[in-house]
Amino acid sequence: MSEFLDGFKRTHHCGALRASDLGSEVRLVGWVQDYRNLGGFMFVVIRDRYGVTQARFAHENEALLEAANKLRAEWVIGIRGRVISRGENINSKLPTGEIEVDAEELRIFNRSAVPPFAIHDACDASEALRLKYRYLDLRRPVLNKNIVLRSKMTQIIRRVLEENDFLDLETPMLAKSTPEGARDYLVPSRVHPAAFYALPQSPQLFKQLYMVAGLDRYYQIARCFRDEDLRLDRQPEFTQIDIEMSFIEVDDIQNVCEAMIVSLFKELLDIEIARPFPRITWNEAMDRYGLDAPDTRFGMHLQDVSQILAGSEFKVFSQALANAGTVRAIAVPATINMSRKEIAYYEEIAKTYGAKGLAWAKLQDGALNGGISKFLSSDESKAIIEELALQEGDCALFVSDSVKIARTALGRVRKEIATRNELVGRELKSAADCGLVWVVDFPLFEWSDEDQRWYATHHPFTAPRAADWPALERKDYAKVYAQAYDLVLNGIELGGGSIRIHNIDVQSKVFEALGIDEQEARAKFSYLLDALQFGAPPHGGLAFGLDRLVMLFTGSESLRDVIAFPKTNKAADLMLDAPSEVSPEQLAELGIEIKKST
RNA sequence: GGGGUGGUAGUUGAGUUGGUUACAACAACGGCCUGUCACGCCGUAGGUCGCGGGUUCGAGCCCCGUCCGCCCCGCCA
Repeated sequence: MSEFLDGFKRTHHCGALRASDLGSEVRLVGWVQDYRNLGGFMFVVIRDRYGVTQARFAHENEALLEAANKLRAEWVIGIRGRVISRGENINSKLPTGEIEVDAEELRIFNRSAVPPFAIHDACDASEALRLKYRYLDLRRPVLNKNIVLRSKMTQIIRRVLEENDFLDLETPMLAKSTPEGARDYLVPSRVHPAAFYALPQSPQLFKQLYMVAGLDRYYQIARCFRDEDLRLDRQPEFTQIDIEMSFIEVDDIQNVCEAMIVSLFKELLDIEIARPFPRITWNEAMDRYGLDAPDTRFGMHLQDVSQILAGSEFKVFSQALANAGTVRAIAVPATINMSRKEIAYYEEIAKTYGAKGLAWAKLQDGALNGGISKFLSSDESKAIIEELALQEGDCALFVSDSVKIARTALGRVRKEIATRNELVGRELKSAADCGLVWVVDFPLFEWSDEDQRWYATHHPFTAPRAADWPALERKDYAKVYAQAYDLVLNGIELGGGSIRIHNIDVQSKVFEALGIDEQEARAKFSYLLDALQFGAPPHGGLAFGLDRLVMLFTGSESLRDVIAFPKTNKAADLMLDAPSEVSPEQLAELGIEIKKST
């Protein structure tokens, strides 16, 4: 029996057979998913990426039956046979459902060692083991489908962008380390013993240079690298859908992106999304949701009750207010379980994000009861009931702290209440499940107490709003807002972008705000500063996280489920055993010596 | 950098107060079974309890160190 294809070409995909194929002769190739000898018959389920089909080996052909008896999981086989229907006997959960092939010929293309774990969607093997044998894990239908959807997604993105005259342009992977932002992955080179390339954190500056080069309307599905700690939704190596356009304003970029996103929803999920997407300012998002990536699918908005509690005798409140802090509150409907145990759970969430506690009170028999109610005057209670529009049984939650902490902590609690009580889910089944919103008008700068300096909220090349130029001139940095925008889906940032600075004077002022002096600016960004002097057009763009988009579209819990070969928490590849040590010769060539750590 | 949690057969887990030969299910291997799809029945084989050290007459269990997986905070312009 040949182990090579030897003329045995498949005529059909597994799982693609239909009732209309009944009686016809077919050839299928695939992996043995399951096999069973029963009553003298051999039943073998064959799997490929389209689904599964069951092959039956009848006892009339003894040699064939004997060969089929020896088949084991994950062997690569081919079947020639006739399509018969035994629908009543085949598990309807399988995609192919009702079709069975009566085998007349069996080809074994390759045998398989006993797999280290059973390859099916209910597989309970540890992720570490599955990562080591990633190519087997990827055979599981669920992961296989994620990767297929990823491919379909990039196809649609390319099509929509090319229809809109965008050019697919590449940018270097061996680039230059940048001072701001994430830690860089550095790359040494034999030719430059004391110098390093950096892998790009994003193609940001290159795409701007394409604009200066007159190649307006750029896109790239670009790999990016950041040497920071990982999360469930963060990998050190990830993919951006990177877009840049010239002679446009914020609306133009949003329009293109909306068209792209609408196509993705329509073609991949059959969901009609209305345009334009809602807009919310950053200030409004922070005030109502506490987060710059708001989940707009449900209410429970944050409210500022500082005014009401300005004279409060409750020390926690009065102290926070005395220190330029605030008291923020949300009203949790009575339908949600807010037992003391539950409140304690949410308090832990609040504490995680820096709050000292989570105060509460419930409306019972028309008055605030329990929790901190005894510290409130009757006027204060009344005003809070009114302000939060509390209904009987509702629970008010309060965080008092600095504005930053109060908003974040309560915003996270709000989100957790919704998740925990299944007010919202992860699956995107209809337009109502898709809380899309543009967050606009970000502050251009953020003050860092720790470093006692301003940082760029997005990046140092983001343009301020024209109206805020005077504030930038007079160095009133807190008042400068950016022409920047993020697209958020269900509380997850899909991507963000901005109009860039195309004027060298504005760029200098921004560098000045960031404490980057002219010498440093020249050392780090001379090419950009040069380019800005040679007729840079007004331009701007945006970048989406492709991995996160696939994660949301497939309802995956982890970014690792939508990246074919992902890294672990420590940024290791368990399959490659990377990173790994290199030979002394390699190091010597690079002029690198490894310090033995103590 | 910090907090939490886990590592026992190929896999997933149990393992009491530190005490005889470390247990179960699934998988594997052999046999039986004429329609199964979580098939069923009988049998066989399978272990450096992550690694190193310590305490003890005796350690999977207690102590110290270390490596690795997972979740989170910081970090991620």
